[in-house]
Amino acid sequence: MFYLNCIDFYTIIMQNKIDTQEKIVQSATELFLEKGYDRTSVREIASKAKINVSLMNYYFRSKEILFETIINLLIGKASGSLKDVLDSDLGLNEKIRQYICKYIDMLISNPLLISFIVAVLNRNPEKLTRLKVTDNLYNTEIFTKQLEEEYKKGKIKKVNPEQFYINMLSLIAFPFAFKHLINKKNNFSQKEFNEFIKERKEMIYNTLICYLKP
Amino acid sequence: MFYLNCIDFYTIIMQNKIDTQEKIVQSATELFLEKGYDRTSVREIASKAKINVSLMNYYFRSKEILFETIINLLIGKASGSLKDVLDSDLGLNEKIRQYICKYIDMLISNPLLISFIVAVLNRNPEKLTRLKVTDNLYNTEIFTKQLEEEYKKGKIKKVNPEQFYINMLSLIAFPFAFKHLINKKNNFSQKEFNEFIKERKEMIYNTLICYLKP
DNA sequence: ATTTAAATAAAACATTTGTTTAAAACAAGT
DNA sequence: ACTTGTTTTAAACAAATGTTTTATTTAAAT
Repeated sequence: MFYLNCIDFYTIIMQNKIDTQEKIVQSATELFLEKGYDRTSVREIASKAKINVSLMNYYFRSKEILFETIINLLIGKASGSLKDVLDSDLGLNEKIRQYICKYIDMLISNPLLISFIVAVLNRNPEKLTRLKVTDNLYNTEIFTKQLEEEYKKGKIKKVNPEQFYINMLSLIAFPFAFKHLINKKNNFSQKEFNEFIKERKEMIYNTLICYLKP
Repeated sequence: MFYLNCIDFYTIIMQNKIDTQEKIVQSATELFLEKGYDRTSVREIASKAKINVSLMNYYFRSKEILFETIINLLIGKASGSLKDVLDSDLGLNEKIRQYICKYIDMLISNPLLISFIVAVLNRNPEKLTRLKVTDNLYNTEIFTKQLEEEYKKGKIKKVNPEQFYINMLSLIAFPFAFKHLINKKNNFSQKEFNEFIKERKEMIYNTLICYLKP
């Protein structure tokens, strides 16, 4: 097959353009997650992506902008479907169960994400708090209403919804931020850590539901 | 009073020597807590401490060593009395109550500590995990035994002590790592955040105790 | 085939970094 | 008064940083 039709040809060309840009994002994402913004140099990104240093400034205008792009991508990908669960019309118990399960599964797939977010949150709070995508990370409007209505129905104890949501988030997310310490102390391998985390799904659920009982 | 006796004189001299060293630690601690290791330059430390740049290398041999010194100091100060509570012979409920209370009070006094620890933990896990002082931060030997014995006595449900301790730690510490997001979302002032946190003392206690009930 | 615009590369730029060197200031002991 | 050792200062160093400039290659359009 020696002939390429127009579309294939265009695709190949575009492929290259997108490739470099994509490669930059890909490499930079890994490095930012692993080592953070400050310890990652643009030369390191370029080297990992096998491109010239100046291409980073050609596609993204600065390291800072590249970073912001990646923050958005990372949080967007991770948090979208979680928000959906939280805002769904599932019953309270089932919603909590699914939220915990999905959140933990996501964090097992992205074990560095929580520490990354905490780092960004401390380095430049505004950078994260002004993002629309951050809304997915912590917005309890609908969940709050649900908790209040369940209380009115006498199904659960009176509870501060904000506190309750933070409890849920804490129980889910914190172990990932403390991962190294947990692993060191218990001599966990990566695999064992994941097992430890999966064990938590039910425990967290029980802890939360038990507290809600009237 | 024009005369100073030997001891006073010696004190004054020493005071100066200690002062510079102390001033370096003091300034560096604040900066490391606020901005982290990488974004804090030795010139900034020197400028804040009002000393010459090279004095940092004179007293501590490198920025890295100064940093390790400060990590030790920070964690040591903060965690010692907490470990005492956890290892004391208080009854389970009272111990949990006091641990939560003391821990939260400490973190209110050191609101940047958790994020600092998480940052170090990700930057160089070994640096933290090899420190003796880290033991105070996460050692559950005695607490584990207590939980097991209470279970044998039929006082509490069967529970994985490691998981339970992590739950306690998560509920206490995580909100401090997410502080900026919590404040932004709820329009909290610094003061309101502290109120929010104090509210948690009882809630965390109830959450944990409720889960333990047989 | 020539022109035009986009993509890549190499080199240079100006700062900033942690650290070292060499000299000065200082206090104490002889 | 002189020497000794300690503390402080100023200057310099080499390496690394993010970014820009300039030149070259590449592909598409005329």
